[in-house]
Formats: sequence, structure tokens, C-alpha cells
Amino acid sequence: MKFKFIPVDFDSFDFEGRNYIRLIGRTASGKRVCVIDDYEPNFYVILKETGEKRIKGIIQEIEKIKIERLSRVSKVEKVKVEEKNFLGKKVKALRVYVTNHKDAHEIASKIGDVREIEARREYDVALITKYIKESGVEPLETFEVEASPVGLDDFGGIASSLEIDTIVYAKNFKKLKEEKFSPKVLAFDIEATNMDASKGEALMISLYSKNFKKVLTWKNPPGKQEFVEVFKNESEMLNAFVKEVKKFAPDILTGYFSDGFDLPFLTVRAKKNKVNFNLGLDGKPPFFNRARIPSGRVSGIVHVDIYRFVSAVFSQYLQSETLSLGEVAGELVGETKEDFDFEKLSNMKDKDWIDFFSYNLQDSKVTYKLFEKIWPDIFEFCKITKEPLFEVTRNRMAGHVENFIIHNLDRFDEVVEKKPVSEEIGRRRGLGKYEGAFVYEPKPGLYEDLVFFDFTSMYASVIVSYNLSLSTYEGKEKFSKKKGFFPELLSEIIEKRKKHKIEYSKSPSGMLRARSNAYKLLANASYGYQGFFGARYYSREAAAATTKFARENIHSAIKKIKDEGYEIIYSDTDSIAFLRGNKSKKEILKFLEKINSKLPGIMELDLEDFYKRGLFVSTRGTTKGAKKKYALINENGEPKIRGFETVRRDWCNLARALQNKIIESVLINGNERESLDVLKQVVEELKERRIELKDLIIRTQLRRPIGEYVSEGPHVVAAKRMKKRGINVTTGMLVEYFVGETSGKKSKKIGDRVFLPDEKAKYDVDYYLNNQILPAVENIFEVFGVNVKEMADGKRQMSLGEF
DNA sequence: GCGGCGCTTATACC
DNA sequence: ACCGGTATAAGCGCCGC
Repeated sequence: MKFKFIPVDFDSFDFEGRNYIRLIGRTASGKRVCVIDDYEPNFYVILKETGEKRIKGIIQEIEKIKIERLSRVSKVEKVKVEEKNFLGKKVKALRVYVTNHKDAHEIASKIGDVREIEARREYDVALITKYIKESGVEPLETFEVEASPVGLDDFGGIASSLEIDTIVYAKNFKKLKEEKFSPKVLAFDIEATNMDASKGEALMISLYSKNFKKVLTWKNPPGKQEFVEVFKNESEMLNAFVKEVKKFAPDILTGYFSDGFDLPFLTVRAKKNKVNFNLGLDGKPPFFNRARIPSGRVSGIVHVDIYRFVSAVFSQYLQSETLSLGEVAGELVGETKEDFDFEKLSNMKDKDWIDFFSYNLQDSKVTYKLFEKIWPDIFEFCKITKEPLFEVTRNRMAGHVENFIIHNLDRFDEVVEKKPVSEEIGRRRGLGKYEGAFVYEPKPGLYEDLVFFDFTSMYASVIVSYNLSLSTYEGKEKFSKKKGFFPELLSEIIEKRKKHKIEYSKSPSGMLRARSNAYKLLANASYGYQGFFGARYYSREAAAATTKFARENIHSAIKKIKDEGYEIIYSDTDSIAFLRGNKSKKEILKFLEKINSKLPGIMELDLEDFYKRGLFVSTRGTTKGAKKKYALINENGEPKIRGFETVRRDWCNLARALQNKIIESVLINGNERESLDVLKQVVEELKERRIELKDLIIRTQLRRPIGEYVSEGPHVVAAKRMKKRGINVTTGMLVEYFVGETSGKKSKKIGDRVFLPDEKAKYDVDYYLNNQILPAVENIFEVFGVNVKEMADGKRQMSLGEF
């Protein structure tokens, strides 16, 4: 038989000791099918220059290797001699085919340290990755599959153990040129009495998809909504959840933080209730790996935790201060969560349950919308890095870069370099830092008519232009002229980014936006990848050279701009700000072109924007200009604020909002006069305690377990108090507190005056004035020669009205 | 008991 | 541990007096 097929879920299984690949995907008509494919596991033995005779001898030795286990016998099936490249050098390599991929590493080790063997490689590449590389059966691409039916007894009876109608055994795959795939997606979300599955129970599970909404629960308030289905108890509800998922038959089951909460919680509760939580098509419950952040795999259905993908790929580009579902969905899809007061949980009225159902369903709906929004991005990362959906939604940026390389190495006949093991990681980390970017110290002041130039994808274009990589390093800080595969692949990434960006601007679509964006993100992560201790293609020398050449380029650009008569105001890594002076924009652009004509390689300086005004302040307590802290306003009146407390989430809202207002006023008016009134008013309100407590709450992230802190900051004090109260305190959470007045002598330690938001205490006016409000604004007023601290001090001695 | 200062910590920029 | 270095700044905690 022949049919069109899109592989979605990739898995492998053993039969008679051998590896087989199990693909689950959709046919052209949308039918879910399983395709089984063969795979011949193999790894490489890279040889040093050796005579033919000796090679034959080595092959004979290798062919003898055999591993006997209880479950299987693994041996070397065959050995082929291949001409390959390893780190850019031509080598003779033995491709060693073995019975089972799981034994590849051990067999590779058994070969032993023979003088003629340079290295053993690719035993540490994931089986599915090797399969995709070698078969060309890539995730979410469309294939014409030629296959034969699988009988009931074939492959140990897989047809009866797998809950899928059609199972076939592949003979041949032919890749077709088709692009679109719309997966069947089901979003879910749960509510529970406690975050800890050993202490609480699941109260309800909501499911949401196109034309589908349901809340499963065992609470039965009168007047409940039509989408609510009530079951006898938690156990029956869990059974119903499994049934609903199976009936819906999604390609993708998605949740938000579902690796960390929803899926493991349900799995634990099912076990406790002795419910067969067989969500997988293989009749098994979700499987959690033992990674730092466990990922929940459901056989045959791709479980996507949106939080994981957003946090790895988007978080640094988002405005959201936390990665909570509410904030991220608010920013990306404009959909909001409903309110529900969890305090009520201990004493729920009928009406509260009805609100809770609605809240629960809305979370699934928001999750579904969020999935729809980021699906093009997930899809593009999948296609570009050629890794399956499950992996793509769990990898971090370094993983994406690495997978892109691994899946494109065959064009260079390159054997994949090994992953560093713990000793090597330790060695790399022990090397310490290397010199990074250059930052120019600005002179504090308010400037008019600024120009910002910046290098496009600076580090990536440096890597390409100077050919910086592991395989091109020749020692003594020199890199070869002959193009390496890493810079070559990176130049392709940059080219594609350019191409798709242009295409997108011509005809905008979600897909083109995502594609252009994915290439941009890959390019931006490439420098960090080469300096990352966990990278297969780690090269500290390349990373250090990248920053060195970047510094050279920015310095030379600064010099050119200065030599042309402009006054430099600021520069950070890849950008330069200078005063336009009496030159026209046209002249500036012409000058930019002149600079560009002489830049090396693919380096490119771009006009970022013209700004009407720019504010630069000093560092606290000095006259030195502060780096990474400035505010601009462009000619459309759009402000751009960097580094100021306004953009820092660990300052209270009052200080942030006030500073923001003052910065904008200064940028618009060109002076501080109006802002002085704004400040006076806020100080007055604070002293009269007219400021609401919510504007004085300070939020700080708890970045490690409470016990691991050497220094007990205010947020650690607050976290300890929360824990004492029985609140689940977890690493990564935002701790909220305010500073209040205590009875007795005022302690110097802020931590002694910390209160949780719901605690009864008067906020400490002095603290908020001296530690939040004044520090946030004094450097701005200082630019205009106004000393607000003196004013405030003087005022405290005098009357309130004076200030 | 108090000021100074180094260190720890969080967060931002690019 | 899951991309890098550069930078600001608050608050703790220890030291010396």
C-alpha cells in the first residue's frame, strides 16, 4: 500500500534485541496511523593514518565484539570503511553497525585504546536523532510511504498492544513538497486542593479545543454549567479524563507548566486511587524522565508543556515580568485568566464551585489560544532543527543550535563530535571567564538629537566573517582561512533569516514571521553556544575571539564616527550612540554607507533610529556615567527606557511608576520642572499614607532553596515566613513583601521589618522615601543640578508643605 | 554601638 | 547544567574601633 503520511511522534522499541522505529502521524485524510521502520544502529571509529592491512586487522578485532545481557545479545553486525571528515579534517572511519543502539557505547568502549584509533563517535547521539539523520524521515514533513500491513503476531504482537487502528511496516519513504500540518490539539488544566500530590487531591480537570469544552469534576453544586460533568469521586474523574483524551484522539495534549504540575499530579493521584492511568497509546501511564526538569511523555500523543517552550525560546524577548500563564497569555494573545480567590478553597459555597469551574475552563481555553499562537514557532523550530515535537518543546537554545548542526553535518561528511562528560564539563567550567563586550562610559546629561547605529547580529556575523569555530582553530589564537562547517551553517542561518524577513515584510503571515524569527534566534544563540561548557562544539578560543573581533569592530566604528566630527555619547557591545549635530539625516545615512563599504566579511552596521532626546545618569554616589542605564525618545514620541528601576521588577510599583513618569516628562519637555511637582505630590501622598499598600509591595524571585542562602535578604525572610505559614515555597517563585514599622527600636536590618502583603502593619514611610522613591529619582534630578535628597532632608526638618 | 566595606544576590543590557 | 560576559545596586554581615 501507498499513502501520504506526516510523522508527528517518534519512538523506538526493541524486538528480538533489535531497534525499530515507531512513527505515529496522520495521513492526508487525517487518519491516525502507526508506521514501523527499521533502523540499523551504528557508530564511528575514526582512524589515524594507517595501512590497509592494519585496518583489516582492526576490523577483524571489532567484528568479534559481543555483549551478552539477560534481555539480549548485542554484537557487531558489520563494519564499513568510509571516507569522512572529523572537525574539518579528512579521515578514514570505520562505521560499526551493532545489534542495539543501547549497547553502542559499551561496544565502542570495548574496542579499546588501539594506537591507530583516533576517536570513537556518535554512540552518544540519541537513537531517534540518528534515525532521522540517516533515514531522512523528518518530523512534520510529508512523505509518500510504501508499506505492508502488520499482522497480529508481528513484532511481538505490537498490533494488539497499541491502541491504533492502522499499523504498517514501512518499505520506503519519499519526501513530498508539502508544508502545512494542522495538528489536533487538546488543552487541559487541573485544579487541586494542594500543590503537592501527596497532600491534596484533584478537584477538576478542564479540557478545551476547537468546538470542545468540558470540565470533569466530582463536586456537584446545583446550577452548574452545561460543560461540567460530575463523577462519583476523584477516581472516577480520572478514569473519565483518560476516556475523554482517548476519544478525542489528539496529536498534541498541551498544558501550561504541565510537566511540572498537572501531568505528574494526575499521575500520582491515579496511582493513589489505583486508577489505570493509561493515557498512552501503548496502554501505559505518562513517563517522566530523570532530567533536572522532568518531562512527561505520553506514548503516541505529544505532550507539549507550553511553559517549557516559552521559557527556553521566548522569555528574554517578552515584556512579561513573570512567565505565569496569565501574564504570558496577556502579552501574546491578549486573552486573560479569570479571577478566583484561592483562600475560599477551605470553605466553598455552591456559587464558588461554579466560579471555580469557569475559572478552570478559562485556563484551558487560554492555554489552547496560547498554543495556537506559538504553534507556528514550534512548527518552524521542528522543521529547522529536524527534531521531533516533544524534544523541540523541551530543548533550550543551546540544544536547538546543536541539533541544527547535527542534522546538517552530512553535507560536510562530518562525524558528530561527542558530548562532554562530567570531567570535561568540570574542566571547561574551571577555565573561568574570558573578556567580553566593550561598554562606553557615558557622560551624564540630557542630550538632543541622537543617532543610534548598531551591528546586525554582531556576534554571529563576526563568527562568519572571521571563521571562528572549534574545527577552524589552528592554535595560538589563529583560525584557518578554509571555511568551517559551523561558520558556514551560521552564514546560511543569517542568509535565511534575511530572506524570510524580506518575504514576511512583503506578505506577512504567522508562518513567515515564525520562520524568520526562528533563524534569528538560532543566529543570536550561536555565539553563546560556542562558549557553553555543555556544547559538543565548545570552543572557548572561538568564543573569546568572537568578543575580541567584536570589540575591534566597535572601537574602529567609534573612531570613524568620532573622526568625522561627531560626539560619541554611548556604546554597548554592538551599538553606538552619537549626536547628530548639524548634519541632516541624509548625510548620516550616507556616512553609514561609507562605513559599511569598508567593513570586513558580512559585518553590517545599521541605523537603529534617530532620537529626539536621550537621558544618561550617573551611578549612585559618583559623578561617573552609569552604563546600561538610559532613556530615549524617538521622533514619534516613543520612549525607550533601559536599565532604570522602571524596568526592574524588584522595585515597588510606586517607585517604578514615579520614575517612569519623571523620565517621560523630562524626555518630552527637555527639563525637570514639571517632574519636580510630580515628585512633590508623591512624597506628600506617601507621608500622609495615602499610597495604597499594593503599590509598595516589593517582588523578588527566590532563586534557590531557602537553606542555601549565605546572606539572608528581605525576600528570604519573607519566604521563610511564608513557609512557616504552610505556603508552598518553591525555587523560582516571586516572593512579595513590604517594609513596615515594628514596635521597639528600629532595626538596621530591613529583613527585621519585612511583612507579607496580608499582614497587619503600617508601612514604613521613611523606608519607602529613602530606599525606594528618592534613589529612583535622585540621579535624574542630579542631571539638572537639583539635589532632591537635600530637599527631602531639609523638608523633614521643616514642614511638610514646603517640599 | 556604629560606620565602612566586601560580599552576596537579583536583575538588567546586549 | 541546559547560551555568553558586563554592569548596577541593595542589603547583609563582618571587621575594626
